[in-house]
Amino acid sequence: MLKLETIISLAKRRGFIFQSSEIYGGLNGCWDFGPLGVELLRNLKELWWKAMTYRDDIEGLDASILMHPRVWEASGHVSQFTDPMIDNKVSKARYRADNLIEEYIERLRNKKKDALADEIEKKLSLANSPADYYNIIVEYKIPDPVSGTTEWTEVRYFNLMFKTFIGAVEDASSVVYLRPETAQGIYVNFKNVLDTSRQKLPFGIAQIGKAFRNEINTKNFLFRTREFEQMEMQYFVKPGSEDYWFDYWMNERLNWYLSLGFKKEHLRIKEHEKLAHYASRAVDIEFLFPFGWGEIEGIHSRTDYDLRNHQEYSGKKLEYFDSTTNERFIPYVVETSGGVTRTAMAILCNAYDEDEAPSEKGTMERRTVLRFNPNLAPIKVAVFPLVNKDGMPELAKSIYKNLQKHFKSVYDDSGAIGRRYRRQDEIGTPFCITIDGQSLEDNTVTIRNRDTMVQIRIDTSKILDYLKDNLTI
RNA sequence: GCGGGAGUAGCUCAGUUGGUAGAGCAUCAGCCUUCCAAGCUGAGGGUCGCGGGUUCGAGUCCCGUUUCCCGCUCCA
Repeated sequence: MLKLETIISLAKRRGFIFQSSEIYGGLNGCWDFGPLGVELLRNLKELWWKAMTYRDDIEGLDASILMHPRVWEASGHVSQFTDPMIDNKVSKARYRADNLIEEYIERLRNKKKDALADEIEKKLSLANSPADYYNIIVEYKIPDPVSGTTEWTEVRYFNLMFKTFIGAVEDASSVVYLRPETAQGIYVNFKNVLDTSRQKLPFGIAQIGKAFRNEINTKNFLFRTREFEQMEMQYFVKPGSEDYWFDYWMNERLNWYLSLGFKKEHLRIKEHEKLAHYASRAVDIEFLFPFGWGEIEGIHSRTDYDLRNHQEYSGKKLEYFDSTTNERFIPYVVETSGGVTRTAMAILCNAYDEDEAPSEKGTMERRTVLRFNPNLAPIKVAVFPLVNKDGMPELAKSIYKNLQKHFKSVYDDSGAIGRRYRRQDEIGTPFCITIDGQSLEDNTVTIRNRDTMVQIRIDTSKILDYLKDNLTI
């Protein structure tokens, strides 16, 4: 069973991922991508960008991280992204106050005390301040499920949006938020893109960018972090066709992950039982991480919730006019929201493998290999002279220099040939080219396949074609 | 946020009743090497997570703090 620590250790050792501000002791839940990690990340984003925007019906966008504060009122983040938290003084357990009350209501119903349950439920529905929640908990002596006591702290609001200030004065009027999702940058630009792109419904807008959530707890390496990157596409459709497009994008996105080399048995679709305030249907594409199943992408049917709210809050019409039917309406949205950071981590877990390779003694030795899809691999090709003499390094270097113009390549002449293959296996380089004695005579080289360790011999003039046949980026 | 575990070289770890820090691998230089790591020689690299305290003296004992892992809780 693959351990997360194995991945973290390899990622550090080979320069994929470092802890943020490591020399200062690290910063909770923040990570940096090193030389190989950034290549992996860029490849992932490039493949997504091509899959999403190299088609007729999707346009790209890159919106700013800081947005008008009213955006987050319209989206519901100011009210909904705020959790009322309460601590029990005896058990030290922490709860969301509304969840605590809801659970209590449910227990009352199980005991057939429906009248009391209804009464509390009505008050809960009206609650919109920390004091409201606190008063309900005190008034009805709601106990801590753990300790059974009613020794509670006050209710405190915990907003998951990072706050900062625009300009020199740090007061309420200058507050702005770091965006907690990239989607709103697309919605507020819906009209701009529609007006300038000559698109007709259905069409989508795709964006890759950072988002920030001030999570109470970070955990599981890159899985739950406060700063993360999303790759999102909002697909605008005619109301009534959202179910069709939901299924279409769910299949499309699942197949994309399969095309990246994700094992079928490590992916699943998980239907949401509890829907968010904006959604009429939602599924997660989940990956089986070492710590269990976790979401790497969400497909959400968001109705016209966002555009309608932005239209109301901004006072600007965000309707679409269908000239074939002369109808005017606010489009519905089907969203595909993928986590770049999480998927990068899933790719590392999915690619990690240990198998056996023959040693020069003829025995089988264990090897560590990252079986990346070649397009995702940070380094595409490594070039080695079999030995450092007889003109092999010169020929190898000239081949390497030429390949470097087209693909991320490395040159390595240090140590035995087997050791050099293993170095590349461990970082997932799909192809290794070796220049040997025969190369000097007939201008051929061997190309070794990372997964099978099988070599083929081809003419030096065919190397680039071979690589281009096996790589799309 | 709660509970448990851990933090010593880039990685994996050792370090005795408290006495000025080690190994293997990795890295670098050189040698050897004609296809799958763990051959040879040499070198660099650690204020032992950080901050206090006890002590003549702390990697080791005490307190605080931080980071990571595991389990809960949480995850509009």
